[in-house]
Parts: sequence; structure tokens; C-alpha cells
Amino acid sequence: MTAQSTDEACCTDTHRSDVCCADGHFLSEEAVATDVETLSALGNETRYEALRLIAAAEDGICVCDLEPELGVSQSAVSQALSRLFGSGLVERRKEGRWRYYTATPRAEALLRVLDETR
Amino acid sequence: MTAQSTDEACCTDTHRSDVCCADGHFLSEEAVATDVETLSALGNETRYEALRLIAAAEDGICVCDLEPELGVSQSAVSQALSRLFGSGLVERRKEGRWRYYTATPRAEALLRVLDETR
DNA sequence: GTTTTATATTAGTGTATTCTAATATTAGCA
DNA sequence: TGCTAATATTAGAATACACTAATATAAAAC
Repeated sequence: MTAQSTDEACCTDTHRSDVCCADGHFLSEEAVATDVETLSALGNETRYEALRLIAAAEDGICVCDLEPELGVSQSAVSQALSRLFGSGLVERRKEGRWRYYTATPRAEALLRVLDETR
Repeated sequence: MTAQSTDEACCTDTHRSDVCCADGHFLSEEAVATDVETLSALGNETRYEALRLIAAAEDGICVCDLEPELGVSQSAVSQALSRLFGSGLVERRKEGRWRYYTATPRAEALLRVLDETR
């Protein structure tokens, strides 16, 4: 049944929905869900570009600055930021009537890898 | 109009759809498209788990080994691998009647960062 | 307190995604 | 030459997504 050319050291007896990762240990269902959420949150042009702009702004950037750059409605920008926040890619702080967004270390690491491997 | 708390060293005069990245230079439209394609390709449970399995198998793994692990139809597995290949996350080689898939350096780097920052 | 400005939420719509079932292709084997 | 096994392709259906327009909230300014 198996067509593996070499022996299969790992993953043949994997419990369904637990997944094997590169160095031989297992990934919990929760970790998979977290990663997939992270990746799909970033896998959209509006959100990706929003995060790029946020990561480029040293002290955070507010929604009103993002809106003209992204070329979609204010509502769409707000929804994009909300999703980025929900998936742990940005932090936000309130200052007066503005909300400033900053990128999390995870987000910065991901952008760095994308740049380094493109 | 702008509500930036500090001066904005970068990105105020961004050409539409060219995006500013973390260290101050610009990202081409093409680079954005590439990254978004990469991220959305991985932002799906079936494809993410397929890539994890591929990355865990030293010498590549064939579709027939992936199918029982992923719990979707053979057609869905084939479509998943096709998309991963198309977005540069896996390579494939033909050997007899099997096709072996391996992860690209970009894919491995992304998985590593996800593991390190989760 | 009313108005204005920044952001969030909701509802609805068009489009894209992801799967299954069926069929096609391709390569080894009898 | 057929037959079987591995993978790919296509078509169609259910569901998820991303947006806009309209409305709500919340804080400053007047």
C-alpha cells in the first residue's frame, strides 16, 4: 500500500488531525488551527498590505492613515484590522480618538521570512 | 488629515499598490502577489497539513501516503498538492508511477517561523 | 449638549473556495 | 495487448469570503 522509497520514521501512525512537523514531534490540533488562521489572515491583499504598512510605521499607525493607502472602504479597513488583531498579528492601543496599530513579533518574523525567501 | 503621532518617514507618497516594507524600501506589486499567493495557499487546513507531512518526510512522500492522513478525497489531495506546487512551496519528482513531493526552502523557513513564534 | 471625527458593527451581495463524484491520463505489469 | 494502480482533471454544489452601504458608538471640539 505504501509507496515510500525509504522507511517512514514518522507519521505512519499519526492520530488523525495531529500532524507531524519537521523535526519529528507532533503538532496539536490547536497549533494547526492557530497557524492556519495566521496564514489565511495574511493571505489576502488588503490585510497583507495593511500589515506591511503597520510594520513599516515605527510608532504605530491609525486606521485613518491606512484607509487612503489601501483603496477600500473604511469599513473594509476596520474589518481587516480586526481580523489581523484577532489572529495575533497586530496589537492596538487607543490614544484619544485614534487607534494605533503595531505589528507583533510573529508578524514581523513572518514578513522577514517572506522577504528573505521570495 | 493625518493623525500620525510622529513624523512619517515613509509611505505617505506611496504609489498605489506599491507597498512599503519594514526597512523602508518598497515592495513591488509582483512581490505582494507572490506573498499573498504563498500565504493563502498555506492558509487552508488540508494544504497546511499536507505541507507538514511533506516537510516531515526526508526523501519526499507520494500522494498515496498523504491521502489517508488528510482524510479528504484523492481528488482533493491532488488539487491541494497542485496548488502548493504552483505557489512554490513544494517540488515534485516522478519516480515510476509515483510522484514524490518535497518542501522548498521557502516552505521550510515559513514552517520554522510559525513553530518559533506560535 | 450638539456637532464632528475616528472607528466599529451589521446586513446583504457578488464572487471565490473547497470539496466530492465522475472521468481521463499515464505508467507498470500480466 | 489488455489490466490495474497512481495521479490529474473537470463539473457542479455547498459554503466561506471580502467587499460596500448604512448605521452605531465613542470621544473630542465647539
